[in-house]
Amino acid sequence: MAITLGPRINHLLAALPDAEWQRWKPQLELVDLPLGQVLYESGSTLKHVYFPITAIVSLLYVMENGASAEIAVVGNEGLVGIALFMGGESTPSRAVVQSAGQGYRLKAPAMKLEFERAPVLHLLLRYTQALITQMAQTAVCNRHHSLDQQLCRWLLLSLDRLQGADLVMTQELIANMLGVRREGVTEAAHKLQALGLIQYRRGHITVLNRQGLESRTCECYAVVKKEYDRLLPEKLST
Amino acid sequence: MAITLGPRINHLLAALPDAEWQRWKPQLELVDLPLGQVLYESGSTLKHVYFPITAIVSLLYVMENGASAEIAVVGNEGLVGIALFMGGESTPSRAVVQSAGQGYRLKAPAMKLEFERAPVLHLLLRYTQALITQMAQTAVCNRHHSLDQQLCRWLLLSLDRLQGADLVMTQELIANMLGVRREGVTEAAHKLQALGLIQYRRGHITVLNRQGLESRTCECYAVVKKEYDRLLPEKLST
DNA sequence: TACCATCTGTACGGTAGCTAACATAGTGAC
DNA sequence: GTCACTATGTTAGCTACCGTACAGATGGTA
Repeated sequence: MAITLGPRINHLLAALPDAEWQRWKPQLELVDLPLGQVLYESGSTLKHVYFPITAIVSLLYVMENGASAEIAVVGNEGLVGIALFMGGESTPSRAVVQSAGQGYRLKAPAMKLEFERAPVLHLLLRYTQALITQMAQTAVCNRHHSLDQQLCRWLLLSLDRLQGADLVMTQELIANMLGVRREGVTEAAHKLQALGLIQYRRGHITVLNRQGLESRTCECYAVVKKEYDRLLPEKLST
Repeated sequence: MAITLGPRINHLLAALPDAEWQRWKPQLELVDLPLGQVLYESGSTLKHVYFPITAIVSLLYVMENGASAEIAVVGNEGLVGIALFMGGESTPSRAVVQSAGQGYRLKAPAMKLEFERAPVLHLLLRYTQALITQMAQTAVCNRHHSLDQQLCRWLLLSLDRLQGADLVMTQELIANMLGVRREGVTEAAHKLQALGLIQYRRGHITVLNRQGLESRTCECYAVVKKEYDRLLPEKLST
């Protein structure tokens, strides 16, 4: 019951009723998730579900020509691999570790079995709905908002899934996530730094003024955040 | 068992095991869905789930400034109102009838009850996964593809959910869905007409050459279509 | 049959982000 | 300390789409 990994335990796991948790515990494997690791590939059958603890994982679509776009981001509030219990076994997207850390994983058959047993079910579906909101909002944001705004949104989403205010992240990688040119990110980041909202150096970004980012981003960030809070409140009842 | 509405019955309903169908039947209400009708509003608690038969429904996000963007489109292959069984009760998006027609609807409490009883569950979740794919691909498409390509994709998605090749649809409405200016749609449609792929007149669009549209659109259309076919094949086993 | 609301066509300047090409500056390995 | 590599900075021209404004066409209704 007492989880020996500090405060950053995965929220979904933390919300399991005690009986469930006891059953899951021996099946959960704690793994390191280094930057860039691919947890599943587009179209491949999922072998595990991942419950990030300190890691952040991006769901990414990679186009035929190699260009990419992030569809959603998952931290310790969620899980990677909904296709396993949604029934599809695979998705046309890829899951990549965006920020190194640790996570638990559970083998696919075990996950399916647990899902059949039901009590967890509602929680997982509510999480899935939150994830859907994030995807929908990504679509809207891609259509209507400026790179500046999107960078703020992206930083805030990442920040929410980290302990500190320091991201280990190159501008090139951010560009891949946002689906824009690296130069565009350089320029946008430059502006934010000039405003004193962030500070960066080769491969690191530190958020200095969270409020500032929030006031500079589009409504999309708040919509998603609010929906996560609504669907997955701190006090979770399964 | 024999459904008295021609061949365009809703696929999800059609896939119900006979026992389920017998139980659902008396609770299903056949309703007309006129163009522009709002099935649910952003944030409002859903009163019904809709199973389109001949109608097409768009899931739309409307921004604070009134601009909008379509997130996904639902025809007789699916259902409107997944939030009901996903557990959220509402979503930050709006559902609007994009093409008039008919559909069945089921009261929210009845839907929830049926979902609890389980056998249908897997089918609905698989459908939800297909819908998720559509949303994700919309995000990608909004980022990377030209208005021309997106118009082709949109026409094809609509065509797949209609019996004929004739859409009753103004360019203004299409612009709202795609989240672009009406003038942009005029121009793109003009090009397609010049190429002999479509023909339009005030409020109507007829697709003349489906193949042509397919070869002109981006990969997004095929990705979504393939995923729907994979997750919800004609021969459905619940 | 004439009218008027609505839908479609066109044009023009503005701009965000793209392609492409190259310069500079950290950083780790040797 | 040097080198090679990777990350960031900067520039210039280009294009798709936007904002705005208005003209012409269509079709339902009176």
